[in-house]
Amino acid sequence: MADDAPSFQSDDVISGAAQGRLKSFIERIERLEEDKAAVSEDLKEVYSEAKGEGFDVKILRKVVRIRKQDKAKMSEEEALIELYMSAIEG
Amino acid sequence: MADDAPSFQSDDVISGAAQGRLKSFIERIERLEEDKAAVSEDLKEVYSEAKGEGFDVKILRKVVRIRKQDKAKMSEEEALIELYMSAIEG
Amino acid sequence: MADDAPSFQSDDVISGAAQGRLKSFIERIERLEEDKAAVSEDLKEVYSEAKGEGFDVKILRKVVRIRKQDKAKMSEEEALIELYMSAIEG
Amino acid sequence: MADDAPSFQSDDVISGAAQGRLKSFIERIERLEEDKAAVSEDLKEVYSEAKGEGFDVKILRKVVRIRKQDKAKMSEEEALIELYMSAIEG
DNA sequence: GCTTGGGGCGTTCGAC
DNA sequence: GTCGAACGCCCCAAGC
Repeated sequence: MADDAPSFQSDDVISGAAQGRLKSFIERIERLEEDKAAVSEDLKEVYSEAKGEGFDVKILRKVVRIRKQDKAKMSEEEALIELYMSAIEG
Repeated sequence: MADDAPSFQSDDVISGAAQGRLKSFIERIERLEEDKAAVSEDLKEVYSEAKGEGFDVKILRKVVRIRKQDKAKMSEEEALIELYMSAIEG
Repeated sequence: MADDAPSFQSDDVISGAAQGRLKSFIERIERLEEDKAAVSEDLKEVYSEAKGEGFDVKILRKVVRIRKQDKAKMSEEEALIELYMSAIEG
Repeated sequence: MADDAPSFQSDDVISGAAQGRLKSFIERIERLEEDKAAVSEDLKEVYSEAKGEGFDVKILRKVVRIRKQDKAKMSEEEALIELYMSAIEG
């Protein structure tokens, strides 16, 4: 392990500097989790709004899911082509 | 698959306006899901960076989780206090 | 909870009858896990054999995965149609 | 390179024969994966049935896992005994 | 050893 | 409100 990456994984006293970095990491993580929760909340609202306009949420979800699968499949196919290419070049 | 909404096979034809709203909903949902995925990605990066500085990711996650529980608990308690206060004042 | 489904989830003494059923469940599970392990072993052998004939295992796996995605997507689409149908009928 | 292990990793077209073998491999793999999925499904059913009779699934899994470890350990010990035996007899 | 895939677990969402 | 099912998250193990 690099000198600037000491292990704090067990039986260590954490230095003041490490403490500061730890605090910073925790804050960044908690901020991001808040963001994520906010986005999830927005999603729920959109579904709710759609429902309020008469759309079937279940169907909506499935449509989104299928479109997601489409994209995933396309990505996989592109990755496969990449594999083929690299296999040929190798 | 065609971009437009699938046609229903009975006399329930979706109006052009409804079609537009549907499309809008789908787009908003997909945009939000992308956001969510991006945030998740950022989270992974932060954990990865922390790991690179020697912090134990598993422990880090536990700490975040515990702090979250603490906050939830405090909110509950504050709500309860509010309730008592209002009961007294009322 | 139903009378014929008592909870053995904590601080209970297990009756002789329950003991017998438990033993039976464990045996069935272990038998199935053996089967599963055997199938996994067969799979490994097939991949190994394919590799021995010059095929790229990584590509093979990806092809299988993509075909699986195809099927899953088709199933989803069929399910979506079902949903549409039921929505119309409702 | 040996005739029975041609490389498909560079600039060749896959022969009809190779194509046939490839198809065969894919089919065997997919058949085995179906088997595996079926067994997994059976396992789920058994756990579900056990749950219906009041057993705790999580604990059940742990028990199975521990027994598996025990058996592995016994096999190790038996192998060690075999080794000692052969050493003595040799 | 590092990363990628599989399995288990908890949570969340929809159905009844 | 309870139930089961689906989803994402996390851990572990195997492969490169």
